[in-house]
Amino acid sequence: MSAQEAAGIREVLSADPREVAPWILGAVLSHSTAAGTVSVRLSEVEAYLGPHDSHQPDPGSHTFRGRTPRNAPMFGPAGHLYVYFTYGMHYCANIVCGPDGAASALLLRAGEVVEGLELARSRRPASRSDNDLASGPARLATVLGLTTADSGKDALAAPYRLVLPATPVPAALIGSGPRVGVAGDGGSHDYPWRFWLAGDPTVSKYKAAVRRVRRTVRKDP
DNA sequence: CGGTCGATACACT
DNA sequence: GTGTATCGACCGT
Repeated sequence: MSAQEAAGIREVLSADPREVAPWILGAVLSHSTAAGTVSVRLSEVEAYLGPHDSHQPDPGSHTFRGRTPRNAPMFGPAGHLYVYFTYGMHYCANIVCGPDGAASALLLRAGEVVEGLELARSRRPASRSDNDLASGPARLATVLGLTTADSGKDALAAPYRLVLPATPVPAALIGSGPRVGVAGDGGSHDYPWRFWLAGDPTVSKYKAAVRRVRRTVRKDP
């Protein structure tokens, strides 16, 4: 895309993530590697707000307690990637939103693979169907080949590409509800900041956050 | 299709 | 030390 097009997209992304959502749903994110290109049409996202938002504090956000080396990309300009590693084995990708320094973002939760289907399948051999290839944040990151090595990179420049829909998705076609996997207040109905394309078969199945009972970890000699 | 449960390594306190 | 913005294997319906 041209520098002018990128500037226009970045302008759209530089708003509150809850306002950006209708533009990101239906958008296509691509990542090219030596193995090829995979593109995903985004069908589900979650908004996470920065620590200085005056509207409502967001204890569910990685930036709630301020800047750390890991979340530093979220404090940067809109349109960049924030990718983190979790549960000891999974990556999840965000698109940074808001003005520079706002530290808000949209977690990319699900989408439809629209390019590079074979490569996507090879990256997720466990997938039961093509609709499941990117039906979940870690699944989506996996099919796109995104890891923490991509965190902080500009999604509007090669080897990435982000194409927004010509017009925002009408509100009537967008579902919303509590965020998935967020424990405590951040997962409550006071934070209905998960957005999806109504009726889209690639949207992940909702699972409420569960408090996990820690099993005693010990190594017997 | 849906519920249960364990895996796994890192960030942050 | 503690908790995690999750997934898939397994098994039952």
